[in-house]
Amino acid sequence: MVRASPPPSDPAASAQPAASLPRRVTLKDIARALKVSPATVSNAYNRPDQLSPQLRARILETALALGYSGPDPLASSLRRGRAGAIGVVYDATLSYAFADPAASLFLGGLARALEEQNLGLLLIPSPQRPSLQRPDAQNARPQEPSLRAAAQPATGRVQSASVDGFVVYSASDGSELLKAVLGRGLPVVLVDQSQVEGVAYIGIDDAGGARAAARHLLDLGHRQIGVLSLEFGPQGPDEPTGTARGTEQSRGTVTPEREAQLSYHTTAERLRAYRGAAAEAGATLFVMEAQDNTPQEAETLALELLRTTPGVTALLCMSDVLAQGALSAARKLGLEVPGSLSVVGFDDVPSSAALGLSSVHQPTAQKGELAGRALVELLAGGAARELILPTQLMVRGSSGPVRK
Amino acid sequence: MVRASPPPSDPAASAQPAASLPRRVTLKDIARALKVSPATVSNAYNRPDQLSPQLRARILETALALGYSGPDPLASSLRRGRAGAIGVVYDATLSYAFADPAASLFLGGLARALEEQNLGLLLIPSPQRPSLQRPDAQNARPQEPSLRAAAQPATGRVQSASVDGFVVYSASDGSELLKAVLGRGLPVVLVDQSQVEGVAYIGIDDAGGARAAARHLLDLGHRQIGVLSLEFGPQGPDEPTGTARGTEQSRGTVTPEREAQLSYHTTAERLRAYRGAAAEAGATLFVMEAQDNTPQEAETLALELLRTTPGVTALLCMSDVLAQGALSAARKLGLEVPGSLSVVGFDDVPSSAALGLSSVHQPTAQKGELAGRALVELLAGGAARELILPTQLMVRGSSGPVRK
DNA sequence: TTGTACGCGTTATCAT
DNA sequence: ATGATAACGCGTACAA
Repeated sequence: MVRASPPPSDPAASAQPAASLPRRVTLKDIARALKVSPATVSNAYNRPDQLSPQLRARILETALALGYSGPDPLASSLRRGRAGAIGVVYDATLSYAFADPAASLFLGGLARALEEQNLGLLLIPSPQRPSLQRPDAQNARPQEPSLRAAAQPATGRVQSASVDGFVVYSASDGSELLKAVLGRGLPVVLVDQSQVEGVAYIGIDDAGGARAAARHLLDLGHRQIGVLSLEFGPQGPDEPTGTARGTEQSRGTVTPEREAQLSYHTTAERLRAYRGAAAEAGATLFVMEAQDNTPQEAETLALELLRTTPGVTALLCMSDVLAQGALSAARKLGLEVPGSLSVVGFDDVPSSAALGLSSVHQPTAQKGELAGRALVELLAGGAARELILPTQLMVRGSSGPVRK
Repeated sequence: MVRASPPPSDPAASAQPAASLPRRVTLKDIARALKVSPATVSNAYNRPDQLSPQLRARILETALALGYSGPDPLASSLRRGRAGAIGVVYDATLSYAFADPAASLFLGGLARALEEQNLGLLLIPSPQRPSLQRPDAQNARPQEPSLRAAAQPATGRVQSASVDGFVVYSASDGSELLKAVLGRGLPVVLVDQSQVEGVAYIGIDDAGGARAAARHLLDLGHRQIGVLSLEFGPQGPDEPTGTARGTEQSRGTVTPEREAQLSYHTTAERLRAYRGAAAEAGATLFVMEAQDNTPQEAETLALELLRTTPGVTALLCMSDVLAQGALSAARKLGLEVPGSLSVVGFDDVPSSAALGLSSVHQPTAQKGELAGRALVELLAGGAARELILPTQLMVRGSSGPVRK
């Protein structure tokens, strides 16, 4: 039934016995059908001015008739040497990225910059991290990291992504994904993470923003402040974080061991700034690490913190998502905000204005747009630049003077 | 220090006059360098069991030395016949998609289903619609739609996307983009829009949800209800919506002409359900069309509606984003919610719970996940199915009995 | 307009 | 077992 080889192709006799196999129609097929050169058919699609309108019309017509929907993008990309898309890698699952409004906003800005250039955005799936299932003993088995890494799904998708460049968003220090990206040798823009020598970078003034947030609360008189922190480091199967996680007694409470693993640049910067400001004012910080950047997680942590440490009068949250969870916790406890509890977030996502949440604003969408532009420049042969965007504290109704 | 070009490596005669141009190293280069066949090098990457470990090690090693980062994804995809990614088209700009939490959630679910299969997600840029600039006379010039369409950037990206299938999300009826997608002849899953015969479909019970929302307000005694509607139809340059938009006197107010252009399935379904429920109860609806699904737009519309129609005691909003804008408007007017104004949204995005917004819940992320699975099934040769997911009214604090 | 070499690998099929 | 040969995937660009 399957006729793999091309038909004898005796043009005179029209040897095609029947519409044999459902092989995909290609450009050549329609060229053959019209007895023109493949080049002409190609031109019909890509350089209409290179052939007579009537020939072009005939070509398009028979293409339609034969069910040919234009040149294969893959083949075309291969020949042209450009994939027409850029890859985005995020050091967490994609589903996670989309759940975070700030990440979404960033992607939106990025998309805007790219759609101007008619570039597609290829989201590269990250390894699923088994964050929800607790790491049982099985995971402990060594995996000869050297060779396995080369063929691992984690980095594998990076290596097999048909893209012209990458944007890496908030990868942890020493991330395998990042290494894989750098290994591809394509233009790269790094965003919201540790810089790498010679690689384009877009970031924000994390320290400044965090300091402003902390000082704001300190100025209001708060001296016992809880911190709802973003993750310290990745928890993926590849990453050696097992131990600290195993020994934690109280969920979320930060042990020195855990703090030693601080490998997310953003988290580290903000935490350091919080600490610095608190130290200046002689205030005490109670740090809880949220395993996930979700309101649920934050609510749980806030409830626990407020239960175990009643002296806390304010919460510094490293994201608005966490802050929203903190607000929920306050409501559940019947704590007035800001009367009995002040809450300050970070990111200033759109819904925070409606919630009256005090927060550190960062130009999230613009950051994405700039990252896109930076990559486009790189693609055009431009030089790698680095850019730090400002942050700004937005004081709203969720923070007020300490009232004891 | 950096040796970009492969070393001369003249084994025999070395016809290469010099390390001429910084040509990319290819699989063949490293095959040549080791005097093995390209096939062997390929195997080193893809079928490690097909060659001796030591040979493989040597290959990987010299690959590293020559700066070869593995088989070109494009070439590999071409040969294998699968792109390893699926395309998502959304009938609005991508930046817009990301600004909508519901869309983001959907994409997140989709991404999850795809990352399980190690498929990438290629976001296809839509044409920028000049929504913000008002459509001036220039746009009126005819563009010989027939031929232009074939090469238009709008549909162009669809035709040139290297993907194995598509997910089309909320395209308007008669969307050019949708036609282009269908024209590709690849597996397609349609989501939240009008169905197409024989094409897989995932949707929600829009009518049921909208009806429940409307009845809820009606049961509470409201009889003059404002509706903050999503867009009726696309406003892109290609779409013939100019006239109605031109003649609108009062921003957002819906004219019969405009309503005749109702081409978004979701909007149409919800509106019809609102209308049906209102008619049953003898209530009056005041419909405003939001050009954009943003809180700002909604706030503006709500302010205007409440100003011009003081009898309105409740607002039915077709999205939570719009509802959040309505809440802002209420706050600005000093209207108590739900005392003086009830607000009900649609989607039940995560932040709505924190806001205490009554809303129609839909399993947004799950919808995305199911769409992904459906597409994966299609890719595997499965049959096209259709699926309608349920919605559920979540009554929270933003809706209450009418109080006059 | 057209011939045709080339882009870069992959996957049978063969040979040792 | 191991490795090589060669056809093939689908267009595109440049010379003719």
